[in-house]
Amino acid sequence: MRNDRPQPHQHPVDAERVARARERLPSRDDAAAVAGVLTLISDPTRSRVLYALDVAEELCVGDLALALEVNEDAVGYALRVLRTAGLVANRREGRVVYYRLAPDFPEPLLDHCLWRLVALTRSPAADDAP
Amino acid sequence: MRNDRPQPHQHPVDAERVARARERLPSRDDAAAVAGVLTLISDPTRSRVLYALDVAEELCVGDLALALEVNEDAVGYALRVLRTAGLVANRREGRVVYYRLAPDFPEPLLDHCLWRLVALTRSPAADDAP
DNA sequence: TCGTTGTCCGTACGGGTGTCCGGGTATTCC
DNA sequence: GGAATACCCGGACACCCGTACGGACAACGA
Repeated sequence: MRNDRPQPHQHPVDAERVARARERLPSRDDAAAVAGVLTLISDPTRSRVLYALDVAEELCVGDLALALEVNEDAVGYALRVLRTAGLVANRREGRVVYYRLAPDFPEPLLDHCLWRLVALTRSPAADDAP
Repeated sequence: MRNDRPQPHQHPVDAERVARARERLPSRDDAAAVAGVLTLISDPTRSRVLYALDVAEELCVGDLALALEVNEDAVGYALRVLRTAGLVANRREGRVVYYRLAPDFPEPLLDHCLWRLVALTRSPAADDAP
């Protein structure tokens, strides 16, 4: 951190509002944790993997790539990230590896942040929807 | 797209599940739109700006930096991004610029994706709050 | 009028992220 | 056993994103 620049705005313009915000504001750590979770699903491939697993219950990597119509490498990378974060679980049967949502997957994340948002971005915000 | 590699997995292992996933899956464009919105709030500074504006109703840039205890540049950049996306609105009074959530701000985004998530990540099953 | 304050803008830089590509491993069929 | 399949891994590359910094502008107070 540099101190060359003087601390700006020494006197709050509205001290009361600042105090209220400060007191009810999530800490930087909490915000970082939330941001981390959101970053995980802020990717078309990863979110669609979660959508697909939510719909199909269980899929292997190849079928997942087929369903999403994307490269298998992309699916592999997305699954690695999601698996590292503990959001998906895998089961091996012979030479095929099946993936599903983790048993303790936070459902609010899927319901509120994905399914609801896809409906939200489609219609009300005056988006050009065919 | 390259075709050097042979198309893997020509025959689905479980055609029915693939078909079901394919049919109920958001399109790549929809997923990209959702990812875009989520990316906007997948940043500690930006999300805390939204939290603060939700709590305090209206704040100027300097007070915002004071409340979040971050550099003023960071707040400025966050506000620029949020403003470009149309998530916040500003009002100029003299030389002070006040920011607030945009009139048509999608409340589900804030309620479901931010406030609820911060409670979720803090303690898996505890709600202490608003 | 002149200096100061609050905010915006453009640019350059460091770091993180996704994709491409090679090779590697385990399992099944002949 | 040997070949083929389905998947995993790790490095290399380009790209985007957030930050820092300097300058610019408008608005107040003297």
